[in-house]
Amino acid sequence: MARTAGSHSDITGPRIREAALTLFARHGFAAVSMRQIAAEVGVQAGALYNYTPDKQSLLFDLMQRHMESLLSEVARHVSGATPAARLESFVRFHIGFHIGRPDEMFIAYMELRNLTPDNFARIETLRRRYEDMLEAILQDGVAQGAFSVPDTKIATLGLIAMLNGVNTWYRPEGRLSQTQVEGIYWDMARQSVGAEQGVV
Amino acid sequence: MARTAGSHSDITGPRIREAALTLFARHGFAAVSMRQIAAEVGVQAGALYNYTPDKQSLLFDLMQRHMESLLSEVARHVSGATPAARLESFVRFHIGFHIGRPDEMFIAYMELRNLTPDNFARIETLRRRYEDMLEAILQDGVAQGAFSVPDTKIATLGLIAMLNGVNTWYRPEGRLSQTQVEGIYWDMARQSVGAEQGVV
DNA sequence: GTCTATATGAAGATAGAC
DNA sequence: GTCTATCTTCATATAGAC
Repeated sequence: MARTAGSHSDITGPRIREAALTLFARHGFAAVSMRQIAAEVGVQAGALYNYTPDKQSLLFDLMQRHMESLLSEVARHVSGATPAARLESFVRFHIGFHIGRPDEMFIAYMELRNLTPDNFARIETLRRRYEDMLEAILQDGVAQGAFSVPDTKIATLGLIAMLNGVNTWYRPEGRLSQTQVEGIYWDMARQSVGAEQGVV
Repeated sequence: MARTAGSHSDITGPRIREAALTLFARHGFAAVSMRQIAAEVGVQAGALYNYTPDKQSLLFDLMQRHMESLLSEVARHVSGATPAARLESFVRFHIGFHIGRPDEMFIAYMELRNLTPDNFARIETLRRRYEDMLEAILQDGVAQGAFSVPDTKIATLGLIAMLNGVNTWYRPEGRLSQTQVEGIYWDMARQSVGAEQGVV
């Protein structure tokens, strides 16, 4: 069945999200206009409003999809018999996931202040769920005497901040492969929580 | 000698920087208008242009002052007979410096993409000088067998990212004093580079 | 040094034709 | 579903009076 000429609802929606993602990451939410997004997609600005009620919803949609994806993936990838094994799989997952989504990650951290209070609260809830997963691993390790961590809450935030830093410098064509990067960060993470080498 | 009424060049300049700093940190450079800054200072928008040629220069000025201040302070505060001692003083300095300047720090990291290419290059040069100071400490420690670091460049970036994370959660009225926070991060940093406890 | 007024352009969002 | 045209507001920056 032929579509009406100029009608592309099945692909325009994703293309709008892709264009907004790239532009928001590069220039910042506030600095990007709906006209720029439309130009990138190849439609007129007015057409965007068939897909999003406003610019704010476009940002929230991107961030929510990212966080939901992060939460569903982490549940599938993080496992292990010991706290150290679970921490290693968490570190490797976190780096791999974010290396593959630099724009999403950049937005998720940089554009929080451009969310309305309601939307901000919803994203924060999702982020908190993710952090709690890491803190639970650290708490297990401390309880079992496998980790030496002065404060599991701060260690959680410190570890995530350290791991997130990878996206400020990692480039696929650089001197290190993703696996090498994962290994280096796992070494640092393992040492930072005082876990013995080789007990994994 | 009485000044002309309405003439306040000696205080308006700093007040413009203060207002811009606060507003840029809270809402982002692109989302803040010159009118908002002027209103915060208590003048009309046109008056701002007696102090800055344009909005871009205002941002660059804030970032450059911050980085110059960071570099002059770190040289005065970081010292020690051993790499571990120097690393500890670096960690404590970095946290103390940034805890006291949350807005400056936020802007220095979040608004890099809103600098013109020329201004960006100048700020990056300053940032690089700071990172090199930390890397030199790590290299010394590795050379002396005091640290276990798989890659000093990545460890430098990882440590700074971890330390910067403190500004995402620290509040002066929170459960931990600044000295406690410094101690916790120093524990994590020390362990992450594989330095033995007590050799400082 | 600050004001008022303004030039000039672009922003988000909507209406109605096709 | 997309277009063109437009409403309304706001932006940066400048000119010239005081």
